[in-house]
Amino acid sequence: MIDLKVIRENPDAARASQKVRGEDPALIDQVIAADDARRTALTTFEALRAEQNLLSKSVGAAKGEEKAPLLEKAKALSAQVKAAEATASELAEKAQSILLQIHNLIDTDAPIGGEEDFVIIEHVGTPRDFTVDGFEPRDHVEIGKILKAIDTERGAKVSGSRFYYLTGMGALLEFALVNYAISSATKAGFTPVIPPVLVKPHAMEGTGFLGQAAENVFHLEEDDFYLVGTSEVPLAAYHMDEILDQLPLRYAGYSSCFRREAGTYGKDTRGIIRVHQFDKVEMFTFCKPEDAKAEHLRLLQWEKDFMNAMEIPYRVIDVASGDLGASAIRKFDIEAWIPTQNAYREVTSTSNCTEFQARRLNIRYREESGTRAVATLNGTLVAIPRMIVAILENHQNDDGSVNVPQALRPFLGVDRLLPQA
RNA sequence: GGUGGCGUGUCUGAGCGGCCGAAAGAGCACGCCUCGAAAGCGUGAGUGGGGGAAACUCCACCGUGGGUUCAAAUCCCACCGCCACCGCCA
Repeated sequence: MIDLKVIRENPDAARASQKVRGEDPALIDQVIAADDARRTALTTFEALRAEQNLLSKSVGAAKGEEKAPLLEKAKALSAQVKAAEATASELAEKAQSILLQIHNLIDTDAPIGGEEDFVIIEHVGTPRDFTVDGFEPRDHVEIGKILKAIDTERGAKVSGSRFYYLTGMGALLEFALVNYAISSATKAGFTPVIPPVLVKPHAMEGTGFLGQAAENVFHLEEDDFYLVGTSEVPLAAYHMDEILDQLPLRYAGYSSCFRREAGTYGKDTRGIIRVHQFDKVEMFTFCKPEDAKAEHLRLLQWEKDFMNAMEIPYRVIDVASGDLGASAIRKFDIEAWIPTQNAYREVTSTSNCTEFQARRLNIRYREESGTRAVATLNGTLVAIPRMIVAILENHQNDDGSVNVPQALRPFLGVDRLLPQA
């Protein structure tokens, strides 16, 4: 959630931010009005409570026949206090619920517009020209079959559409990618983490995933657990209700991720680009708000380093305002070149959430003036299926074999993935 | 899943229904002492919120949420978590 003070001080900016996100700017005025009402009610209640406290003390001190009339008064007051308290907390809840609907204040540097209005920051590498190589590239599903690395048919048989098995070299490829990612993250100073993937509602809410993104999370009704769509959730909630005294803190979480992919019927139905379950190594930073911008660029750089190591052509885009998550003020995506789609497709994403998540999760640090909410940022180091797609398609040979990127060889133990009989 | 015990401030740990935002130790910060340090002595530190230009003042917070009461850390209920033992189990 954003700071009400910020809204009160600069309602115009808040309204403008809502507008470019495609969200309702009227919420700003509603929350200000609700907060005014809340304050008035709170003042009334607190005055009554102060009076009650005094009276109550005098009851305790009174003796004999002095007591009865005082008790009488106190009883009457008690009812009033209760009513005032109920009103105050009702209004506080109302203001809070509006506040929770308001998205983070967008970075004024972010491009304005919808999904199509991103700005390309740079291209790295050149898409391979298969006409020069003299063969038609196969898509990852075919290569996956040839290598006996990906089995989408049995995935569908057992679990339904958008499920798959990684087998043989496919499975080993995941381990190699994860090991490479974790070891480079560790070298960069990240603490590796394997978090829980079932979380309670509060953790989900705190990270901002139960609002607009709610339709995309799996929920276990009976136990009221949510399956996380990214380890960002348990990593952010890791320090919930804590005051941190050492910043920045950087974590690299490795976990399975679960996504309902509601509303994507017919989109990416082939292969493993869009699936319900996959594994991912995610970077997560807690830092001071004033360092967030620089940290965001650092996360992007680590993502680029990884892509470079995989020797895959890609471009970096600055995602437009209307396409940002509720928590993010700015987001950079890396899109890898996918030859058979003749297109760049998203493989990583890094968001600057400033204090938005930390305020909900109550994560602070100490300053001379008191405590302050920290900033949180996240970035994908590697999302396994999409990285596998990119590797298989970009590094394939005419015979169906696939060259393994140099950086991965020590982790995989082979230079080339060979067709399996 | 069953039984028993426990959840208090940075930590340990007291706490009779009103005098408890909370004893006492440790730790922390500052000062004195010292050539410096330790010890010793003194002083000061919780979090969130309302009002106020400010000094300041008021409210809330003793796992969480309800309840009883004029008044709850203290009584009652539910939930959550931790510990121990038993059962089951990868």
